[in-house]
Amino acid sequence: MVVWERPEPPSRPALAPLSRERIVQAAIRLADADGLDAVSLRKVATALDVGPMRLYGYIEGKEELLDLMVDATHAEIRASGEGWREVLRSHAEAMRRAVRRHEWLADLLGGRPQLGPEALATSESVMSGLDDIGVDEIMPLVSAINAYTIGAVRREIAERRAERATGMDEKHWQAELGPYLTRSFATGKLPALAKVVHDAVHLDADETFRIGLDCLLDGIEARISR
Amino acid sequence: MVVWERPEPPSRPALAPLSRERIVQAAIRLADADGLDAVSLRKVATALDVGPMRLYGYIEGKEELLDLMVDATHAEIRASGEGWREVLRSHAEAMRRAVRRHEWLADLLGGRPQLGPEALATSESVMSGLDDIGVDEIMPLVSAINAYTIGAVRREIAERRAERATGMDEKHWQAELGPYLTRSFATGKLPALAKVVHDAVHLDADETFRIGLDCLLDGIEARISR
DNA sequence: TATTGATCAATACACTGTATCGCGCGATGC
DNA sequence: GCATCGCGCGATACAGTGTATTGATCAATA
Repeated sequence: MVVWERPEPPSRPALAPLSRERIVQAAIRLADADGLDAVSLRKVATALDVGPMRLYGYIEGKEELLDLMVDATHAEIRASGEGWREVLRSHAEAMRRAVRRHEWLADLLGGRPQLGPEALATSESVMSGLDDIGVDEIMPLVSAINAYTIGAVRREIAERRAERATGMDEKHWQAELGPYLTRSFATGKLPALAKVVHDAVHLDADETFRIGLDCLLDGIEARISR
Repeated sequence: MVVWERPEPPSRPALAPLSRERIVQAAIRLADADGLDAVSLRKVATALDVGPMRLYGYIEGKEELLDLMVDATHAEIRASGEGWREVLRSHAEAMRRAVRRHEWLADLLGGRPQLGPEALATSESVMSGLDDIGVDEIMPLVSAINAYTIGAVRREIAERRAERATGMDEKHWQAELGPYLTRSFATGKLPALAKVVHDAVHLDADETFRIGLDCLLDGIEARISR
């Protein structure tokens, strides 16, 4: 075809200039939609209409991208309220909300030290509400709240994923895992576990989370008012 | 070279027959030595003098291998002692010890529901020591201990890795992260955080873990004796 | 003994993160 | 205004991943 009648390439919408911000947002969108496995430098790049190598001008590697993603979501995690108890509780709940919005966070949180600006701001929002705790006590107690929350949401998300995976084809649960557990219990070697599973009421995720958090906060209260 | 004078292939040492057990042990050795990234089906296979596809006769994919690895290490996690408090504490500490032996566990624990035989046995060892807690309270409280422990060791390992990474070339910390944090604090936007970091005593990992665990156990005590 | 069936190794494929290389374009010096 | 330089960017390349498929080999069976 001659040039004259060959159509020009479809005018791309100006291809907004790249930025760390845009890269991270694209990565987060991918992760929100299809999980962490769906985040590859190539997919992020194509989502931005760009070659993969282009990203290396903004980040040094994939690890850095993941760090940036985590830090970005820390913007959604802020403590609020009056008094140490409300502050710690609101922090834990904000964290849980963020993870429920971005399930992939469960795989990343706690995985490496968070020192980005938003993560620091999150810490500040916690620390600044804890004047009523002795300065030497603050760190271990905040660490405890963080540890509990991260562990709790991790398990929560893990269960949610498992349910989703076997809920789509519920056969799998009913045809394999259910009977497997039944057989395991039938051996009689797990009496205490079987008793709990059968006899105890099954609490939902909200209650389970709240109970553990209340216990931890009560223990903290006992410690700082000692 | 003619067949007659061509040497026979070196008689391999009988090539012990494969088994799920041997595969998992090989994978764990790799992970212990070089981290989870070093565990690829190909590397596991070559460690066993075997082609990669051979493994698929014993496992359905890599995910299953990881599940088996986690379950195998659960054999090292057993609760002991008398009374709910000792049982829960020993469980948490056994878990922590196991993770410190197998750092890669920090990346896997809590990541998906554990229903393998060893994991169930671990649960049984906990549940069977909790007769003094009402059956309906057991699950959420054990979940809380698990959540705290998983979150705590995760952060602990993360810090250890970070220290190791920047300790080998300590320059990086002293040349980049240190000054970066100093500058962050110098902005004056993180007064509470800066105060804690500067003024508070720095506890070691053991103490930090114990304090949080004690708080949680105290809170549990208050709850079940209510 | 011939055929079938299972077993297992090799090949192949799509995909990953990243190093390298060379082109083309924009800014700079005359 | 023009030539040159430098450098950012895109394409290519490579080693590695998990896994589907294929093809051969060998044992058991008809």
